[in-house]
Amino acid sequence: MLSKLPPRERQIVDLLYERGDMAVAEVCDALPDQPSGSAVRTMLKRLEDKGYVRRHDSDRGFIYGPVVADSVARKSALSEVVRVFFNGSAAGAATALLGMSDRLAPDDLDELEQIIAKARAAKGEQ
Amino acid sequence: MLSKLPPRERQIVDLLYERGDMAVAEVCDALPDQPSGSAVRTMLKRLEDKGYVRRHDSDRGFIYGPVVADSVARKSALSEVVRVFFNGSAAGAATALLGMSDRLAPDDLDELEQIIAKARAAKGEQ
DNA sequence: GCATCGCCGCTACAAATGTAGCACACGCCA
DNA sequence: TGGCGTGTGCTACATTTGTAGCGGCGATGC
Repeated sequence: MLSKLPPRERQIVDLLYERGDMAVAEVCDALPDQPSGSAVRTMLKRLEDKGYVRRHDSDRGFIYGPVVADSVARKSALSEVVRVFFNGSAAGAATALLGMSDRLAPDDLDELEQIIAKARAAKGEQ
Repeated sequence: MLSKLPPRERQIVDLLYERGDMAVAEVCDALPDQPSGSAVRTMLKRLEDKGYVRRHDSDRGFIYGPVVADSVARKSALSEVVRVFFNGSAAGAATALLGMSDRLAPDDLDELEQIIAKARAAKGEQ
C-alpha cells in the first residue's frame, strides 16, 4: 500500500506510524532536512487527498495521523518484505528477525514459544 | 536504503530481489501495467546510475541484478519495518509475523526453537 | 546482399513531486 | 487598537519521474 508513495510522502507517513499523530511543526522537525512548514503542509494535503492521512482540528492547529489502522499497515508492510526478500516465507523472515536482535526479552521468548507450541499442536491435530 | 526510490524504480528493484537477475523483457512482463521496453530501460539506467542496479552482458542482451547483497537488503528492509511499525522491537515483529502465517513448516519451528534456546542460554550466562 | 527482427541508447515530454513565497486569519499583549 | 507570532491555504516553479518514439546496430534468414 505505502509502496505506491513517492519517497518524501512515504517518509512522512512512516513518521506518523512511528510516532503517532503529529502537528505540522513536529513533522518538520522530525524530517531529515527540515523542510519549510508550507512544504510539509503541501505533502500532507496530498496525502490527505490520496487517502493515506486524516487530520483533526485541535488547540494548536491541525493534528495529522494515518488513516489505515496500525495493525493493518503492519501486516501489509511485513507481507511486502516477506514476499520480496524471503520468497514468501514468513517463518524465514521471523528467523532472520530474531537473529538480528542481539537481546531478546524473556517475555518475548515466552510468547514465541507459545506460538510455536500452538503451531505444533495444530499440526498434530491434522 | 530502497526507501529513497520513487515508486516505479522501487517496484523494479523489488522485482530484482524477488526473482533474481532479469532481462529487460522479463521486467516488462512482470510489471503491472506492462510498460514499453524503452521505458523500463530508462528506469534501469537510472537505477544503475544511482548505484542500486548492475548489469552484465549475456547471450540475449543485458541481464540486470541488484548491487546490494540480498542479505544486506533484507536486514535493511526488516529494520525499517521494525522501527516504523514495531517501535524498534524485532521480537514484536517476529511474533506478528508468525501469527500471520497460517501454516508453519516443522523445519522452521525447529530452527526457531533453536534460536530461542540459544537466547535463553545467553541470558543465563550473563 | 539485403530485408527483418530483437535489443539498445538517446531524446523528448507530460505528469508528478518537492519546495518555498505570499497573503490572510486568529489569538495575544503592551 | 495596532503590532507580533503562529498556523493555514493558495500559487508558482524547478526537479524528478514515468513513458514512449526514433534511429542505429548486430544477428538471422532468404
